[in-house]
Amino acid sequence: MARLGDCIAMMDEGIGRVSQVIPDMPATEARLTRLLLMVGQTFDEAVEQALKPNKINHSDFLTLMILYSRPDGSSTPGELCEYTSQGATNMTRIANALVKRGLITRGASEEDRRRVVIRITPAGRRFVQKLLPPLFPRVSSAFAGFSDAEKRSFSRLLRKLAGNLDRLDEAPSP
Amino acid sequence: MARLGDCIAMMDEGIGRVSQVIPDMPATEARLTRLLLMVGQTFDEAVEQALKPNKINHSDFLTLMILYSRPDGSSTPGELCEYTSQGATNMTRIANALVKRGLITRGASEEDRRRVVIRITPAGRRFVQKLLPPLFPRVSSAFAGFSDAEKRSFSRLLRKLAGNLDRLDEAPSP
DNA sequence: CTAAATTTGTTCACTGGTGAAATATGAGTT
DNA sequence: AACTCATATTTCACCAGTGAACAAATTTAG
Repeated sequence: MARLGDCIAMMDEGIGRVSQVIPDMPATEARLTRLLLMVGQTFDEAVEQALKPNKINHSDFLTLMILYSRPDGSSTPGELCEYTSQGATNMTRIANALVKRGLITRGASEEDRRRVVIRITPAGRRFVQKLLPPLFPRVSSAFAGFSDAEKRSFSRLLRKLAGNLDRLDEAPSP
Repeated sequence: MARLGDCIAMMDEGIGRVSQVIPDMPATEARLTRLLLMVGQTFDEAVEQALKPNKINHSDFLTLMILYSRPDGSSTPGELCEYTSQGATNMTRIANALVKRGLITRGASEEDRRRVVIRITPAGRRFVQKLLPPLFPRVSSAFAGFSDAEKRSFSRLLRKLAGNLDRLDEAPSP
């Protein structure tokens, strides 16, 4: 596969040419958008790749991690959908898969019997604890050469961007 | 769906709790990684959403845009795979779809008859020119409130990150 | 100059993810 | 109590993307 740097160089030239034909294009913002999408996708692929030896995919892993990070180790499909940005349909599949592997349990809620309570099992916790440490070196080295100030700056800019996106999704037709 | 800000808040707390149980986790870098993945995915969904009225998806659109941005308006499946980060299999499907809509043509190469030459049609160019302008306001407002310095900084940090990722993919076993 | 190796693209079978309808529980209204 | 209406989850049918096997054309090595 082509190196990311080459893809970026190609994108830079491409946007340059397009913005000559269509001058009112916001070229700087378009470049930033494409950059973010490309780097984000590459990160995504790297995560998927790193998880592959453990035979788990990104969305299943994320779901399990949310449960692991909860004080009580439990949640509901609906809540997990919100925080994983997955549709309810897919959460059913994810839960099926994780139950099958014995990493979570699924049971009916007492208070509201429409609800399903999902809970991480001891085996699920052990799985997470075994899986995480080998990922640390890659996570660290992705940000190799970043000063503390650069990390803070990157974090701030991403959060600012997130704020903008939230506002865009609210505004359209009130 | 939950607002991105809420997901981020939840992620911050979650990583905080996990890093107490697993102290040698690179928490700062893990947060940055999750942030980038979340913001990147939200951008992706926004693009997909914005393209939906035109009945075209992100990868088909990106493929068409690369052709549009080329001086000669042509390329080959292999090259398009590299720059779109798509597998060859999926590029076959994309090309089929775009040919069906009359936006590109697909023909055998003269020099090397293994190769297939893909070329954007006048209809394809018109389609792009009609499709792009309505996207501009959204692209601009995603970066609303970003100073020029912040945009430059964001661009620089993303490119630096891209460089790191390229180096990681090369290094493993030399 | 031919035989093996490489490159290019396609087909097939499968995994992952989504929208629309179905199901089931709960809550509010008369 | 019966009648909506809303909420939570699952089922079904479909779209998007991937790895493995394949076919065709070209390059390389003997």
